[in-house]
Amino acid sequence: MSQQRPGGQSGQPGAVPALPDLPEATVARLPEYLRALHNLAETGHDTVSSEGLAAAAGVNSAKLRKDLSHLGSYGTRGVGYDVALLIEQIEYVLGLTQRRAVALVGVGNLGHALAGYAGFATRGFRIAALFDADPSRVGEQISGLVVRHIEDLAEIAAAESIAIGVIATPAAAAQSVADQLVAAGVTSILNFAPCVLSVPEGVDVRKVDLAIELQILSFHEHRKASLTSLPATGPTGGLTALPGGLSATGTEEAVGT
Amino acid sequence: MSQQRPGGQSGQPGAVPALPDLPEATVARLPEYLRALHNLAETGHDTVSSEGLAAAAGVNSAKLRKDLSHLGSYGTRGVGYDVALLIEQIEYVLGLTQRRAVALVGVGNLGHALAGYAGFATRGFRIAALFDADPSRVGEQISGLVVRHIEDLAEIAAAESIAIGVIATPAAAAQSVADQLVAAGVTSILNFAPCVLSVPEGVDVRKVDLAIELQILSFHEHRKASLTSLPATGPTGGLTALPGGLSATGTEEAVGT
DNA sequence: AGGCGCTTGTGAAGTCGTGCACAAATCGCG
DNA sequence: CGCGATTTGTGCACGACTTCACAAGCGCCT
Ligand SMILES: NC(=O)c1ccc[n+]([C@@H]2O[C@H](COP(=O)([O-])OP(=O)(O)OC[C@H]3O[C@@H](n4cnc5c(N)ncnc54)[C@H](O)[C@@H]3O)[C@@H](O)[C@H]2O)c1
Ligand SMILES: NC(=O)c1ccc[n+]([C@@H]2O[C@H](COP(=O)([O-])OP(=O)(O)OC[C@H]3O[C@@H](n4cnc5c(N)ncnc54)[C@H](O)[C@@H]3O)[C@@H](O)[C@H]2O)c1
Repeated sequence: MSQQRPGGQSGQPGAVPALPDLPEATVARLPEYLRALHNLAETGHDTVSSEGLAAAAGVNSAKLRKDLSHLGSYGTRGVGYDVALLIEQIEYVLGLTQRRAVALVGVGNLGHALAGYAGFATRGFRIAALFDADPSRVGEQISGLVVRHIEDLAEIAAAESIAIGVIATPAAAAQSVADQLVAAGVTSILNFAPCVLSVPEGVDVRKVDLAIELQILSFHEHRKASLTSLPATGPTGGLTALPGGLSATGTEEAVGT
Repeated sequence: MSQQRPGGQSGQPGAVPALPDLPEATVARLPEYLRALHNLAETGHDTVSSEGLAAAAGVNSAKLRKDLSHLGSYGTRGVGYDVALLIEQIEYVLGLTQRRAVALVGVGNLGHALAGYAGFATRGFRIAALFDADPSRVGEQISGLVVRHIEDLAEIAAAESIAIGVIATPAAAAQSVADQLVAAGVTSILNFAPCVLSVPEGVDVRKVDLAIELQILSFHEHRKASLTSLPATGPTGGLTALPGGLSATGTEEAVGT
C-alpha cells in the first residue's frame, strides 16, 4: 500500500505535476462527488464518511472509495474524508483550479438558456463569448455578452484563450461549426446537436441529446409495461410510495397480431 | 405495415410480447442507430451495411452488429440491413410505436427552450403539459400549451396518460417535484437539476447535467495540458488534420500551491 | 498505555462490455 | 447451376468496471 501517490503523503504540498491516469468511469463520477461535497461544505460538514458521501452522490460506497483511492489517500481511517481537502483535490484533478473560458455557438432557443445559465459560473467555467451566424442575432446582448458573428471566432478564441466550445446550432450546421472551433484551437467540444461529429485526434467531444435520453426511458417504460402481468415479485418488500402506480400502465402494449 | 415483430423467420407470427432483455449499453446506443437510420432513409438509402451504419452512428461495426443481433436477425448476409425494417424494429423495441406523453415541470430559462424544442415531436414524444409553481407563469402560453399549476399535475397526468416527466426546476425543488410526479403515476423521469433524486423502486431516473459534462471535458484539457512537454508520441502516426492545435495549450497549469 | 470500534484502502472475484476473427448465409454473375 | 465476393451473426478472449470482504490504520475511551 506504500503507493507513492502523487502528492499525497509526500508531505511536500508543493508540486504535483503528473496526473494519475484515472479510469474514464471514475472521471465521469468525480464531478458528482464534487457537487455533493460542496453541498456538504455549505451545510457545515467538515468531514464525511465514504458511506455518507456515497449516499449524497447516489453511488455505492465501495465504488466511491475505489474512485477516491485513485487520486491518492486523502481519507482518515476511522474518521472519513476532510471535505475541504477533498474538494481541493478533486478540483485540482479536474483542472478546475483555473476558470476555463467557454465559447457558445448558436444562440437560438437552447443557446439563450445556456447563455443565461448560472450553473456555468458557479462550477468552474466562464462563458467568454457567444457566436451565431444569423446577422439579425449578431449584436444582441445576452447576460452581459454581445453576440458575435461566427467569423470572428478564431480571433476571439485566441484572445480569450478558449479551449472549450459548446455547439447549440441545428444539426446541419454542427459539423461545420465543429471544424471552425477546431481551427480556432478548441480541443474540447460539448455538442447539443443530434449528430455525430468528426474531429481530429486529440479533440474531445461529448454529446448531450435530449431525445436519446427520453428514448432510453421509453424503452424502460416499454419493458415495464410488458411485465405487468407478473405479480409484484418485489425483491424489496419495503417500497414506501408506489401509490396507485397502476392505471399508468393501463393500456400499453398493442402487440396485437 | 403489420408489425412483424421479433421472431421474423420463426414462422409463427403469433405472440412475442416479451422484449429480449438487452444489455443497458446496447439500449443506450439504439437511439443513435435510429437517428442515423432516419437520416439514411431520408437520403434515399434502402439498405445499409453494418459498416456504413456504424460510421453514421459513430461506433465500430462489430459493436453495431452485436447490438443488432440482440434484437434478432434482421440483416441479410452479403447485403446488409433493410433500413425501413430496421427502423421499425428499433422503434418497436424502444417502445416508440406509440407517441408517449411527457410532462415538463419548471418553465423557466431551460424549460422554455425545451417546451419549444421540435426534436421531441419528431422523435416519438409529445409534450402533453407544462407545469410551474410560480403563479405569474401559470396561464402563460408556450408553443400552443398553457402552463398549468403544479397542483393540477395528478389530475392532468391521469387524463393524458403521462408516464414520463421532465424536471427543469431549480435543484432545491427537484426532489419535491419528483415526489409529486411519482405520486401522479409517472414512472420515468428526466432530471436537469443538479442533484440526486430518490425515487421508489420501479421508477427510472436519468440525469442530464451540463456542468458535469464540461467538468469531464475540463479534466481532459487538464490532462492534455500536462502532456505538452512530451513529443508527439502519437501512437498512431497518421493523424490527418490537427491543424494548428498549438497555441491553445499555451499557458495551462497554474499549479500554484 | 492498551484495547475497541469505526472507516479507509485494496486484493480478489465476479460481471459486463468490447473487438477480433471467422464460419455461415446470401447475392450476382458467368 | 455453381462459384466467388460480400456481409452478417457470433464464439471467444480480453479488458474495464463493479462489488465484496477484510486487513490495516486511526482516534477515542478507559
Ligand atoms: N431547444 C432545445 O430544448 C433543444 C434540446 C436538445 C437539443 N437541441 C438541439 O440544439 C440545437 C439548437 O436548438 P435550438 O432549439 O436552440 O435551435 P434554434 O434554431 O433556435 O437555434 C439555432 C441557432 O443556431 C444558429 N446557427 C445556425 N447555423 C449556424 C452556424 N453555421 N454558425 C453559427 N450559428 C448558427 C441559428 O442562427 C440559431 O440562432 C439543435 O441542434 C437542437 O436539435 C435543442
Ligand atoms: N438554463 C440552463 O441552461 C440550464 C442548463 C443545465 C441545467 N439547468 C438546470 O435546470 C434547472 C432550471 O434552470 P433554469 O435556468 O430554467 O432555472 P429558472 O429559475 O429559470 O427556472 C426554474 C423554474 O422552475 C419553477 N419552479 C420552481 N420551483 C418549482 C416547483 N416546486 N414546482 C414547479 N416549478 C417550480 C420556477 O418558477 C421557474 O419557472 C436548474 O436546476 C438548473 O440548474 C439549467
